[in-house]
Formats: sequence, structure tokens, C-alpha cells
Amino acid sequence: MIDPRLLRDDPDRVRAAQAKRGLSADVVDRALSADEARRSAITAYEQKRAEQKAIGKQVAQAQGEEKQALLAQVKDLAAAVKELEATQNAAEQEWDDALRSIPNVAADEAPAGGEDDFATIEHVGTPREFDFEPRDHIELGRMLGAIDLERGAKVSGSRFYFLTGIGARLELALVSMAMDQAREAGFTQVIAPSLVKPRAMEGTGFLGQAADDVYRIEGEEMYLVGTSEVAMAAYHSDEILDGDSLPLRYAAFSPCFRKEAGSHGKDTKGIIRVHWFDKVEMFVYTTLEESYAEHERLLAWEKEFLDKLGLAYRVIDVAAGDLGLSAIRKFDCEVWIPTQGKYRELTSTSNCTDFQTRRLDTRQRTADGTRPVATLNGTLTAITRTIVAILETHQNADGSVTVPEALRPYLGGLEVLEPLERTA
RNA sequence: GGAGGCGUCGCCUAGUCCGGUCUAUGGCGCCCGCCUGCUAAGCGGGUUUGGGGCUACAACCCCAUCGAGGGUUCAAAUCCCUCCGCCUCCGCCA
Repeated sequence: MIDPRLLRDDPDRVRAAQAKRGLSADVVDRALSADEARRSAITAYEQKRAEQKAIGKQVAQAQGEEKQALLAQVKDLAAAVKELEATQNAAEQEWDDALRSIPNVAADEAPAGGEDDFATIEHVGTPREFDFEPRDHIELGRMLGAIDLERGAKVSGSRFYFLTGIGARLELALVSMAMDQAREAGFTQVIAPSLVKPRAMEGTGFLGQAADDVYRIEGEEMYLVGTSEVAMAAYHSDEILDGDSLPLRYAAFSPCFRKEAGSHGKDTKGIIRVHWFDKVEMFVYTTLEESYAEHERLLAWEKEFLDKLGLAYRVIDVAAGDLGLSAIRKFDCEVWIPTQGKYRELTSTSNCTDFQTRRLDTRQRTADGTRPVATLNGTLTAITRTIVAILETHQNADGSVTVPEALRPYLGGLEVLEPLERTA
């Protein structure tokens, strides 16, 4: 959630931020009046409570008739305190609800508007020209025996797949390559749980409008994560971190699950948009001041990985309305998909500043107290889309695929993926 | 899944049976000061977190905080209920 002090001191800035995302500012006023109601309720309760405590002390010492008199007096007080406490709790709840529904204040640099209002920052590499008709990843995957969509649908339904043979090896290779890069950059490698409690989901901002896309476990208060960001943001919840320990950089592997509600008809074929995929995600805890530079670093690491795979892509500055609840700024790396003739999101990095840590209560110790830290996340590799990009970009006329040099060591030196003689 | 034990302000710990004198004890660590050629030791003081008031976002005052949430009571670390986590044993299992 946003800093309550910002809301109190500069509500117009929050109103402007709502407008920039294309949202109503009503919630700002609701939060402001809730804050006032809350504070007067707190004052009222605390006054009565202090009175009750004072008399309570006398009761403990008094004897006989005097004690009886005091008891009678304080009995009414107890009822009043109870009532005021309930009022306070309700006011507090109201305020919390309003505050939590306000998204993070977008960075000045983030373009205003919605999904289509992004700004292109740069193009890296050039989309490959083919002197033959390129095959899409579905056909290549079938020829290589790498992707089995039919059986995915049979076993789990639409938007599911099996990676088989070289497909399975590709995933393991990509994960290793990503993890090695991260480790060399100083990240701690993590295998994270993909099933989490509501707190983690809510804290990262995925239970608001985004809740439609989240799988909930029947009969349990548990959710399947859509990204290991969820587990990693909650990793240090309710902790006060030593200021010297920052930044804390984690590279987490986990499966990711998404209902893809509302995307009917989009990317219905292949493994571009699936209900489950595996991902290596960078997640960083740092100071607010350092978060902006760290965001650039995360982008640089994402680009390094794409560069090593020889992919052509562009980097976009995502518009305010498309940032999600938590981020103030987001860069997407969109890779050129030859058979679609367009750029598709492959990785994404967000600076969530102290929005998530206020919800999850992760602070740092400073010379004069504690303060919330900043969190950032960035994709190193989302396996399925990475495989799509590699197969389509590096394919040859005979259906074979040239392995990017950087990936070869992870495939036992394999230089070319060859089609199977016949498919099973 | 079953049985039992445990959860106290960084760590360890007293207190819980028998509710009020708990404004939570003591030790370790850490911080400040004194002392001291230096260090150590010694001595004195400080050291949970969140919120509210007032303000300079200081000092100060107040409220909450003994795993979490309810309840009983004038009053709860202490009594009752529910939940969570950890440990031991059994069962099951990768």
C-alpha cells in the first residue's frame, strides 16, 4: 500500500496518479475521511481506556466498601471501553480497505494511459529475414519431439503441454543457464514454494482486480502462485532487515500458474499462453533510494540473457494503467516472434518500491528507527516463451534448430537440434 | 492422520499452577559514558515494535504488543475456546 503520510500530506499527487492510470480518485477521498474517522476513534478509545486502567489500579488496592464503590463505577466504564474499541476497529478496517485499494503511485517517467500507450525505449538486434517459409513453434516442437500439445490437452486440458526429449532438456538447460548467470551476478539461488497462504497473495497485490487469474485450492486457504515473486516477497515478511544486508538478491525457480481468465481466443495454440509454466525470477530487496538504479540493473540482466540467446527484441516502458497494483514502473522485453510478425512479451521487470513491504511488513533498521524497504522483480527466463523464441528464431529450412552458442554447454555441446525421423 | 510437549521485548531466560504489587525478571549481545598507555576487565546508564496526541517527522505523554484471533472479568503473559508454528513419539509416505 502507499505511504499513508503521502496521502495525508499531498492527496492531490495521489489523485493525479489515479488519473494517470485512468482510475477514479474517489477512493482517495474515501481513504482521507476514513483516516480522520479512524484517528478520532483512536483518541476516544484511548482516553477511556486510560481512565479504566487508572481506576483498575485503585481497585487492586482498595478494600471492603471502598472497593465495591470503585467496582460499580468502573463497570460502566468497561462497557464504554468495549464499545469504543469496536468503533475503533471498524474505523481502522475501513481505512485499511481504502488504503489497500489504492495502487502504487506511478513514476513520473512512466507513460500515462493504458496497455497501448507504452513507450518504446530501444530495439536490440534485428528480426531475422528468412529465405524459406519459417515454421511456427508448434510444428517445430512436433518435428523435434520437444512439445506434445495433444497429450497435454488429453491429460490436463487446453493450454497444457508436455515437454519431451529435447524439449525437456531445453528447459533444464535454460534453467541452469539462468541460474548460473544469476549466481555469477551475486544472487542467492532459491527453489520457492508455488503454493502460498492468502497473506502472500494479498501482500503482493494479486488478490485485488487480478484475483480472477489466480487458482485457489478447493477447501483450503491456499493459492497457486502466478510467479515466484509472490513467495519471495513474503519470504522476509514480518522481518526487520539489517540495513547492511541490503541489497538482498534472489533468483527463484518455481512453476507459475495462471487461469488466463479473460484471454479466451488469444494465443489458443501452442505454448505462448499456458496455465502453467516454469520460471526463473530475480527478486531484490533494497533501499528506496537504490531501487531506481537496481531496476536498471535488473533490466540489464534480462537483456544479457536474451542477448546470449541471440534473440531480437525491443524494450518498452509500460504505461501507468498497465502496471498492476504494485509497480511504479515496469519494463517489458518483447521478443520478435517470426511467425507472428510481432514482438511478444518474454520478460518483465518492475520496481514496486515500498508498496509490497508495507503490506507484508518488511523493514530495514536505520540509525533512527525502521522503514519499509523496496522490492523489485524481473524475469530471467519464462521457459515456455523462451523456447518458442529460440525455436522460431534459430530454425533452419529442414526443420532443425541451431542452438545459440551460450546454451550449448548446457546441452552437452549440442550444436543443432535435429528433427526426429518419425514422430510417435 | 493420532498422542504428548512447547511458543515471553535480537538470543537465552524468570513469571503462568493460586488473575491486580508485571510499568514483564535476570544473563548474553549491542550502544553511550566513566575509568584506563592500548585492549580486556570493572563501574554507571540505555537497548521490542506499532499506533495516537503534541510537535521541529525532537523531547514528552498516552494506547496496544508475552505465537495469532476470540471469550470470561472491574482487571489477563497468567483462566477458557479456536487457529497457526516448532519439537518428540506413532502411523503413512517420496
